[in-house]
Amino acid sequence: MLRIGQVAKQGNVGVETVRFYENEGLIELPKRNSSGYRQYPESIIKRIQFIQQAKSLGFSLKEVGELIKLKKTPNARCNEVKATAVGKITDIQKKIDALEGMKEALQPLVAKCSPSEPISDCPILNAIDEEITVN
Amino acid sequence: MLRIGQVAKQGNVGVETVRFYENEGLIELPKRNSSGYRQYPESIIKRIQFIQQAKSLGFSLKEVGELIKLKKTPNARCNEVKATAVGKITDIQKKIDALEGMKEALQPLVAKCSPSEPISDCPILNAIDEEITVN
DNA sequence: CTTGACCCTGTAGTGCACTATAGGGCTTAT
DNA sequence: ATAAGCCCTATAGTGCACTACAGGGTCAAG
Repeated sequence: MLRIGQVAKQGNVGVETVRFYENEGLIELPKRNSSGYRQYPESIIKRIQFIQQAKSLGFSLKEVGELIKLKKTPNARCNEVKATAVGKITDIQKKIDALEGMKEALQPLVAKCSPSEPISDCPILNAIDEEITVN
Repeated sequence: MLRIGQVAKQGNVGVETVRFYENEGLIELPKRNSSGYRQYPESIIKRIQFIQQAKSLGFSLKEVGELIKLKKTPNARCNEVKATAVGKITDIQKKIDALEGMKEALQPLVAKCSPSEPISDCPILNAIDEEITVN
């Protein structure tokens, strides 16, 4: 049995985060010892890692919760998880496209900057806005 | 002279947002009429658009504030703006790389899902975590 | 037997960029 | 003159994922 500090260390999160996940329903209520300390089975580490992993794949904690719920539904079908994942991929692609657009807007501007051009001729500021009078 | 409602409409933001930007120092304190209403010059629209544009390029409001401050510094050099923009491009690239990583991790998993596989065999959940016992 | 490291609860604060609400005043048309 | 639709201030709430704090209890080592 692990105490919360060990869980936190092994899961690479803070103790507060473990309690936070408990509050959010992402981990089961642990047993308590006689003095009220949380007592975790080894498997909690895997759960923490599951959460971190899913987060790193772009799932929000809310979505992680839904994934866990699906996992616990005996007659749930793989398709439901797939739908969530496909939606995620679409979201991710949208974000990538938006960021690519930003990058492509900024890059030519940076290329045009000469070393010590006065701010009034800065191609970046001029491109963002041609008309604001410096006031 | 424009009232805040017109500014909001023309700038495609809410009135609250305009007041919020004022509080944050992103727009100058406007004149007031006899009854205390804000009175904006036409140029405020450009400023609002500047903020939205910079935001869409991935700048935070804090950074937008710095850009505006630079614009107002007569002997500022283009290089300072360039440094900010170059840093932004780096940030954007990092985000793109992270998202590409997520996408590439999810795509093969989705491809492996068969239509009505039971949840216990779901390749997505299995890949995220091989060992959590459904409890 | 006391020090320090750990644990507990409950609540509040963080940062971002708003958004909403309460409780009031102004303006314009009918 | 009254109702709709605008405006004002100040404060609080939103969502996300924590993080910190106050005020206490527990436990092992020296």
